[in-house]
Amino acid sequence: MSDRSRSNWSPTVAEVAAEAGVGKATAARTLGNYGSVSPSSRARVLAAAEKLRYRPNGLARSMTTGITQTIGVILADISNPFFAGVMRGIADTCEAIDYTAIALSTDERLPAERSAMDVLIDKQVDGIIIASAAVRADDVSHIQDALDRGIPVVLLDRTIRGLSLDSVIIDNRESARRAVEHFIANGHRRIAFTWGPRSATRPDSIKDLLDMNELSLWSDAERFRGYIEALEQAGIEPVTELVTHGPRSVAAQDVGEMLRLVDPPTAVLATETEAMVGTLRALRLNKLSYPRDVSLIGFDDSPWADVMDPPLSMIAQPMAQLGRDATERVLRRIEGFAGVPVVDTIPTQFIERGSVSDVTQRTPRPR
Amino acid sequence: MSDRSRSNWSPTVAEVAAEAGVGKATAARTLGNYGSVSPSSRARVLAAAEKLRYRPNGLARSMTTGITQTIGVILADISNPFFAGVMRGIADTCEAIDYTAIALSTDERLPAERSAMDVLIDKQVDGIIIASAAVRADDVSHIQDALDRGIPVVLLDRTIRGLSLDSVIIDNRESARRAVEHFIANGHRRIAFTWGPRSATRPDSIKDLLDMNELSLWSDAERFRGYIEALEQAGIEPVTELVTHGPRSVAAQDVGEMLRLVDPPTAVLATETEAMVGTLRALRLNKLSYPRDVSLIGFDDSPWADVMDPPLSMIAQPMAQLGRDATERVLRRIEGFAGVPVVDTIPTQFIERGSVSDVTQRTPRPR
DNA sequence: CTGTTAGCGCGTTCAT
DNA sequence: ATGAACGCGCTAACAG
Repeated sequence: MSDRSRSNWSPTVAEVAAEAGVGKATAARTLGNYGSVSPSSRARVLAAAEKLRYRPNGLARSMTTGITQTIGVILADISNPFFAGVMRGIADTCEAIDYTAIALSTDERLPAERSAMDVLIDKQVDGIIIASAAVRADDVSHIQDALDRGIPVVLLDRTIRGLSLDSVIIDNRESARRAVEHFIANGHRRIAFTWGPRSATRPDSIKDLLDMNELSLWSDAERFRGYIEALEQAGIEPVTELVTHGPRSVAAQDVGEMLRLVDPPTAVLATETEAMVGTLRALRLNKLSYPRDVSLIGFDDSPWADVMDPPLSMIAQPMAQLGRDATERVLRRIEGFAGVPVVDTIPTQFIERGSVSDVTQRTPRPR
Repeated sequence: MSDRSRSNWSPTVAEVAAEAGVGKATAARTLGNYGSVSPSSRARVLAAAEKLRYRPNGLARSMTTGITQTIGVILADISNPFFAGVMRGIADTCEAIDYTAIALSTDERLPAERSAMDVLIDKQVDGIIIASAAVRADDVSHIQDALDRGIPVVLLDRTIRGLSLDSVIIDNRESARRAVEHFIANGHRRIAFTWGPRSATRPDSIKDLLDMNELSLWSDAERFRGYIEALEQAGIEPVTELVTHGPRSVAAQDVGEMLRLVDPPTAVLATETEAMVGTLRALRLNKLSYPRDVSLIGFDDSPWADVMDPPLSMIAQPMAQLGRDATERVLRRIEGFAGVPVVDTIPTQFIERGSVSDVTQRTPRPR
């Protein structure tokens, strides 16, 4: 009677109880490690469980407790080094307390984000961490949905205006500003920004770009603001020709165009790994080299940045820590913490290497 | 009666039924999209569900159906670009058929692998994809465990001797062999391998290394075999001094030592991104450059390999496809396919760029 | 300390 | 076509 027709089968508490010669509840108590049982029956249950290779059915347990020990994570792309790093931090923190994380990629598409949310709700996750592509308050009905069901949500890497939730983010604006200030301190005044806010047509003015910027992902928008602020503070007027506005797929070409300007940039701030790679490709295609012709700073440090020749100066984001902090925040909420939402801004680290040259007393490169 | 004390609450089928004025079963039928219901009641149920923002409880559903629509993935490290890429392929394939994937990292530690397996069993996943660190047949009791419970398992990136299961792997041996042959065709005979099999003490002979190699991860071991085979086929005797044997953390130093040998290598095959980065670092520290002093080929193409100066020749692994294939294999098993296990070997692509120089008519570099 | 009982939300008979 | 009743495996509440 202890095996069934199907080959896939696991013993249940009832069967362990029978094998041990005790009641179902006693077996459940020892197996679930709650209540109290006599040492003798406890031992017998354990032995029976061992013999039958008993494993609890998590679904059934969650069914009655209402707890799945699972948190859901919604992000743009798990294969992106940044999110992969964050995910590792989340998974490690979860594992330490017997939680599990489920990651879902959206490619920054709102509909995908919506259905990812549905999946997580259906799976009854205890909490959700989300790097949302939403920029406007009316894009967040799916987040509100989870909240309405009592599922805590924390925002990762990006905040959303008008949505007051725990958020764990990077100090994007300040990081970009510092990078630009570093360029300026080294005598640069023609400083390019990639990737800039996306605009279908060539923007007429910086104001146009600033308007477009309102529609960018929060993190991207902040970096652009930091760039503009640093420029203005130094009395340098931002110009549209030094900010890419095309889709990312052609951004490398956009950079190429800049490089062929009559008055080309002497420095480029790349806001992502891919932007940096694109910029390097543009340099190569135009037979230019760094930091001689153009100085470079990029976001997201990578192991290879240090072995480039010369090594790249980068803004390192503590990805794993971002994940850890977000997990701790959501866990606190799951435990019932009801304090006001806090925004956790994690500082980046500017790693100065060899991709910025001092042009204070150098003449512009001849054309 | 339709709300409870707790704020977290979702309506159930019963409540939707009540709201629609029909029986529980009728509501369940329309919501679950099975059986047959009259168009009129169907409409009313749908309206009620919409109004109440009904969402099915996946746990309860899985409880009765025995299907979770979830597959578990056990891998070394989700933040490793290779596994992150594979994971993306898995997640995408899953999403297309309304499945969800759960990824667990083990850092190649067998105990972590064991407990990851327990988590997946407890969560009642329908199938498991695993890149196991197991090398010996008695390390796989946890895999056997899942199998015994009727959960299909497919091996990813590595096969395990003595375990006959569907496997989706890369043609490691052939890939390494081709790289070495490429070096040889370009006149190289002093060809180094990193990372080689780990050995606590300096190995006395290639035979020692070959013995150690039996304890390496399957993928690593295969690459080493390919290296040895290519050498022997060309009549070049493999030597221990050109194979790293230390732990990965000091492998860059090991490469440095090689470079300072009286008769240093003129080429290096790096079996991982990290190995390539380590080798590049060693070159820099020894004031050497590629491909002038040393030629280079590495496993795992990355975007940055193409913007290095000169660009790196790499062996590209189709990571996403690896994930997709593995998912399809496990899905087939979940559906009940019971054919004999197949090993799916996916070819790599050798991308020739500029990191290998022709030394057929060149004298060795002076020291 | 222990056993019995009642749900959790859903899918599924079985009658009607 | 529809509703009532049962059970999945477990925890929780209740008696003893």
